[in-house]
Amino acid sequence: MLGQSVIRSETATHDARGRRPAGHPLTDTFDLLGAVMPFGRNVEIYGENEPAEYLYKVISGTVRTYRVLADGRRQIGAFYLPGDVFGFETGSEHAFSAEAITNVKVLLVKRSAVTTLAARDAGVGQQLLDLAARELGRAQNHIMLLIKTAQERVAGFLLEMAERAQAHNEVDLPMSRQDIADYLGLTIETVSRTLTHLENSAAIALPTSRRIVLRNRAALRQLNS
Amino acid sequence: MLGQSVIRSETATHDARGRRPAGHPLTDTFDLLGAVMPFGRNVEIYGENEPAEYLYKVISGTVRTYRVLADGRRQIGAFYLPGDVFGFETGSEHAFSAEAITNVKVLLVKRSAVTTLAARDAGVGQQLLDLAARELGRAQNHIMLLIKTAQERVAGFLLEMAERAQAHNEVDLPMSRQDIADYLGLTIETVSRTLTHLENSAAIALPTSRRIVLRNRAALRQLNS
DNA sequence: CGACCATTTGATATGGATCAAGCGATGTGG
DNA sequence: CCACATCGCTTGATCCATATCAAATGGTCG
Repeated sequence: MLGQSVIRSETATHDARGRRPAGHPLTDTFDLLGAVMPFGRNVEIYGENEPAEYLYKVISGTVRTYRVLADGRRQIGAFYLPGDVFGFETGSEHAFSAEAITNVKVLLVKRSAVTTLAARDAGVGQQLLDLAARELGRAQNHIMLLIKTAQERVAGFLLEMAERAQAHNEVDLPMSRQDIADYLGLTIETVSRTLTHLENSAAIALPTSRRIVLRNRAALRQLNS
Repeated sequence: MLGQSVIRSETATHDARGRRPAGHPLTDTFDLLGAVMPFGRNVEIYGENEPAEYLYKVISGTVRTYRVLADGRRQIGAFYLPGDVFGFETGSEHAFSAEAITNVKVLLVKRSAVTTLAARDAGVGQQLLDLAARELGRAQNHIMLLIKTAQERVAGFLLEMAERAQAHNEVDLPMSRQDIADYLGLTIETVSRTLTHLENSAAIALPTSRRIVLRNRAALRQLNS
């Protein structure tokens, strides 16, 4: 029994509208056949075991996917930032649940539409394959994170988030310490302590608890092993 | 610094021949355009960072894929049994190395041939996508394993292996305790102790160290959480 | 201002790592 | 065919990183 949080059941209903946003390389096809939908903070976008009817592309905000074990331990599978596509799952049902971390807008695309397109247009098939490959790479890196020490995990997480942010040296984390802990397979206490330790060793600065400045990338990368 | 083994460098060269074996659902297409090649025990099939030129299908024997961290910790990504396809990687280079655990025969298929085919035949594209999805699902389950306790990890591993064996209640493990440990993110000592503990609690029997009989699936499944 | 929630910090407990033998099976050379 | 070396596995003793339990602090919103 490790340090995952125990989940409070808290589902919410959806609510649709419309809007059109910016684009992202490989997945522009999707933009053509979807509708934008907003979700409020902590609202469920889809649940584990629900039929995987759509693919989702983040327009704004941040999404987390997660799985909950029988005893309530939660593992976050990934964080999705604007431009990222999520909801690509193994079978016909979602293996993970998805929730809005902040208020988000996501573009929904019917999976069946994409599949149909892919049967005709090999380019679309390639896009799907690229998406799958990207998810696989992500999961594999996640596995590598999970075998490391707490310091290495946190350092790795910070580097990953910084890489994905526009300002590569400063990150505004949209997620709570609990989310980070559940992503890294640690407790919030360990995450918190590790962050303060990194701050004390001048590897990072913490202007606020959610804002993190990378002061010494080399040190972090070394910790990352 | 957790319990992974430190890797001894030991590469070997290849060596080709030919043969045709049994089939496996979704990937029969591959059988048409490959050549069978044997690899001896502990021989490298490909290395991390090498160009991913082929897809591989196990004909006989067992293969492990793994990544080694800077300090030598090894993480095994997966075990591949007869019928399984491996070598599907994220980019153009292998993210993992692959080695024969036992003597193996693998069917090699040029990646470029498959890709070309996929561009014309959507069915092949679908097969590739299925393959990717299967790998992704595997990696996601692996992540879930890695956040559990030692008992849960070992129980989960045994159930997984039993599921893949023909006799679902008895497994003849082709891999060493070290391999299992590196797959589960534990030390050999912990794996060994956990197995003896499972034996003492009558969940399994260990006729020999490599042969495992599942005596109480329910107990194992419960441990698996 | 007060209540609530997220985060940090402190004290203690513990599961699994590490260090160290011992044991059994397998294979090799005499 | 046996003695010995080697290798893989198990078992024991101790240590340590991280979990757990508990409380204090700080920031946000009504």
